[in-house]
Amino acid sequence: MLVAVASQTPDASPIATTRPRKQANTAARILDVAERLVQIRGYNGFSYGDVAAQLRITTASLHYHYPGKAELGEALITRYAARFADALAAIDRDAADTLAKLDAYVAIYASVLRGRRMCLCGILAAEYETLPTSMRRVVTRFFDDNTTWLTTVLEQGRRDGSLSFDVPAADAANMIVSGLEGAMLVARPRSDIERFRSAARCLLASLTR
Amino acid sequence: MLVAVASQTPDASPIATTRPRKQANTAARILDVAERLVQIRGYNGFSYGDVAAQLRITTASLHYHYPGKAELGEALITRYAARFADALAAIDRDAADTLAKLDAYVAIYASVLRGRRMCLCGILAAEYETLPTSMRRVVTRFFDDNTTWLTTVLEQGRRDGSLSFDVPAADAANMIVSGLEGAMLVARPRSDIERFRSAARCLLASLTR
DNA sequence: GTCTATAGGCAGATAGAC
DNA sequence: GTCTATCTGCCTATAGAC
Repeated sequence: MLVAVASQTPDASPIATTRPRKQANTAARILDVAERLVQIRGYNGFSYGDVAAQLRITTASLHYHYPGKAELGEALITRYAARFADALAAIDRDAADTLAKLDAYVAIYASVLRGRRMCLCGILAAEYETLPTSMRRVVTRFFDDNTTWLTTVLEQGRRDGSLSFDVPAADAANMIVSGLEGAMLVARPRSDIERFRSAARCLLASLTR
Repeated sequence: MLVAVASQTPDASPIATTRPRKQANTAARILDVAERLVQIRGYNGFSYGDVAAQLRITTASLHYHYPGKAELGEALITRYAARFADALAAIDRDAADTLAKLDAYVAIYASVLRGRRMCLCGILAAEYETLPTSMRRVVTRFFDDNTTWLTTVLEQGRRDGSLSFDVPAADAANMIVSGLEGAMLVARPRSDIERFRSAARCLLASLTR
């Protein structure tokens, strides 16, 4: 990793190389800070100034990397969705069976909530009417992708007998995604992770009757 | 009602009384407009200017009725919660049985969503970290009151045999409240009421196995 | 109760030097 | 890439006339 960083600036002056570079990719660090801010305060609740202050740079620098708040927001969701997709692929790869997959899926949400954050797309869904159109598309897409993945998992579970429910798998998947988002929404103001876990347990239990 | 309004201005000039008063209670009309704005755009997504423009008054007038945005927000939730409590009391009074109560409860959420609105406290929960402390208390209270009411309903249903579930009633109630809030959150960006209804059906079905 | 006028601050954004 | 400096606009809020 350090090698990769150094190779990005092969012609750096000796002086500059006496100490490690400030940080590799500023654009990525901006996303890190902004992502956290949005997940906690919402898109309308954070500013370029907030991000700049935490990174100890100016807002003008921010505009160099992301021309406007809309572009920053778009980059935020895109990266988040990609990471989420990676996590789902990892579950498909690693989980032993359907029930393990569902537990791992819930664990993703729980880990977000443990950081006192809301799901990025969940909080953006709440602010949907105020979002730039470029951001809207990616938000709805996120829920669709999640529902699609879950639908496949649920169908698999029903086939192999580990799950049992009498609605279309897509409907059950939609209930799970909605239910988990809502459980985060309600539990977070109280920082009550147990309340989230309890709701998640109930939701999954309704599939294993 | 008209009598009450007239009695508020007993010494009005004859001229002023030649035509009906513009509107009864400006304070209430402000809440009507602000409530809709918050439910659609969120607390950080609306301004005094928005409310004033819709009412064709100035922001200075707004400050006469509500000294600050925090006070306006507080009044908003308080009235909303009171109306919600009234609705629950009406259900207790009118619904024939437990299942009818649950259907009526879901119908409240559906009616909000039909107006392309989010639950007021749901959207405020998303923005929780940015809310004035005076507003925070009332938001969490709202979810507690709903869960408490639902817990009673569910216990009743289990006693009379119309419901069947094997977790504490309070846990099931929490799942229902969370699930409905989440279903609104996810369905609203798509204006997909059917998606909400589907999720609600699944949630209730898990109690009548 | 509603207005005009305005303060004071912070937002997102841009130009141009280094 | 990051800075200083600045613009423009909107925001919440207040003073004081009517």
